[in-house]
Amino acid sequence: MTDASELAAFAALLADRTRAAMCLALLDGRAWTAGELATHAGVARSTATGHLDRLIGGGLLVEARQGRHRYVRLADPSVAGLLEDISARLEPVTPPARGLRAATADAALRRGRTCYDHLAGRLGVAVTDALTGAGLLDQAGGFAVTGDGVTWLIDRLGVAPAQLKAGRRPLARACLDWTERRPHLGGLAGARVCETFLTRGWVNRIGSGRAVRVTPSGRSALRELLGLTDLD
Amino acid sequence: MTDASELAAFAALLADRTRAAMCLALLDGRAWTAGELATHAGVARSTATGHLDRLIGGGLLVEARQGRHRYVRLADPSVAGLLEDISARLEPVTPPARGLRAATADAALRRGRTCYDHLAGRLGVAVTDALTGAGLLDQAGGFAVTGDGVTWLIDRLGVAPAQLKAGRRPLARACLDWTERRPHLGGLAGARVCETFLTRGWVNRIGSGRAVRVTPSGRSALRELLGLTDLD
DNA sequence: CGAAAGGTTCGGTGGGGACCGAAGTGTCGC
DNA sequence: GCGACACTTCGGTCCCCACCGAACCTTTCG
Repeated sequence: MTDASELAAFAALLADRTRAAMCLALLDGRAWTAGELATHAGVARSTATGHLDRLIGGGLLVEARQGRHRYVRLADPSVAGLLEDISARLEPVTPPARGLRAATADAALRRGRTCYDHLAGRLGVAVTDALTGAGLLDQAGGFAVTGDGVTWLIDRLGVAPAQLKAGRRPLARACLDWTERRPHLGGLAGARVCETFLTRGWVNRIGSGRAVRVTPSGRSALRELLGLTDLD
Repeated sequence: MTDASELAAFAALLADRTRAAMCLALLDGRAWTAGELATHAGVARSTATGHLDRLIGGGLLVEARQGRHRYVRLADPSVAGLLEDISARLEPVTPPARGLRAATADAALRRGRTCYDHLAGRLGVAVTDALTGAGLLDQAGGFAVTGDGVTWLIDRLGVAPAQLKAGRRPLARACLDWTERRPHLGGLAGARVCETFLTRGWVNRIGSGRAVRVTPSGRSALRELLGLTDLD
């Protein structure tokens, strides 16, 4: 039985503005250095050290030391899933009015981004809808990849069958999209799709953030594979 | 975009032993009075008042005042889902050695219990497996109720079709079982199944906790409906 | 080798919040 | 109407922890 102290201790990891900002930043699925996270969160490096110790001790993050750098990333996809689930609860109201710079950055993120290791934003939702429309994904009762969907992933997308072996992670998972307010495809299948799109150069990252952009070759590939035409 | 302060503020609601204990107690899906929760958590009533104010203000709980009582319960099923998701992360190791009393209480909980509003424990997992074996539930890629499953719920179990209209809540949802370490059926369908079992007297609650027991009539009903024989 | 850069350790400061008991408000039962 | 009861408000105490800067260690680069 879960005991209250454990739950409280776990929640306390996120119950601090600085640590929360770090975790949200790491939702991009990549490894950040301690210094980067300190700057991002707006605290001194010494402060960041302590926070990272706690987050790693609590099992939310893992670290990799390389030379004078300390790289940290989310411990595993389930952590990302949990953060997404919690964040999804927090977006009932839209925050208003910000500067132009924030607005354009937001526009790019709204158009397409990674959500930990899968696609999100209009792009992610569009792909999800196309998969559903083609009978490759079933949204009727929870998210599920259909038999045709598995075939499509292997034959058309070139995913190795071994890469679809679900361990603890579900093959398909509905991930509520912050900006679109509708679910997009997460889970193992979502990760494989995103990975394939990136390695084939169909989408690439804009700068160093989470935003992504569909390339010209991606545009034709998506049209051919999924009948997606009006991206943007 | 979720901002770090919001996430931290939300997490802070659970980042206290007393508030966490209250939320976990409320996972039984019923309404508790402020005094009961104070006793349960081991704090003064005045302290409990403050905590309940915060939890209600944060949207985790809702209250209903009746005369001199203040009843509170979880705000909605998604809160329960979130708590379950987080709790599931916290159970990697089994705590050892406790007294006999705790052990027997645990045994009852392991055998069968409610998990917010659906069935859990060996009973919950057994029902889930039986549904899957009968082709009523599809676990291949995420949880999904099959067409046959919907028919079964309506025709065999007598669930009103309107009761299966999914709003935001998914029809089927995999909920990781603490004791069995395997998923059982949650979501709307899980809730309807549990509700039906309780109202028909197929299972009833043991005392005032979350533990449930299969009745003799439930035993024959489950054998007939799902071919379940060895419950326990 | 020396300087620069990333990270850590350590002491000191300050604020938030968890707690209690006592007194106060509203409701129920006799 | 008078106690008993459930809950709330208030004042006061105390501890935890987030933060910083300065000194220090370690790696990298010229």
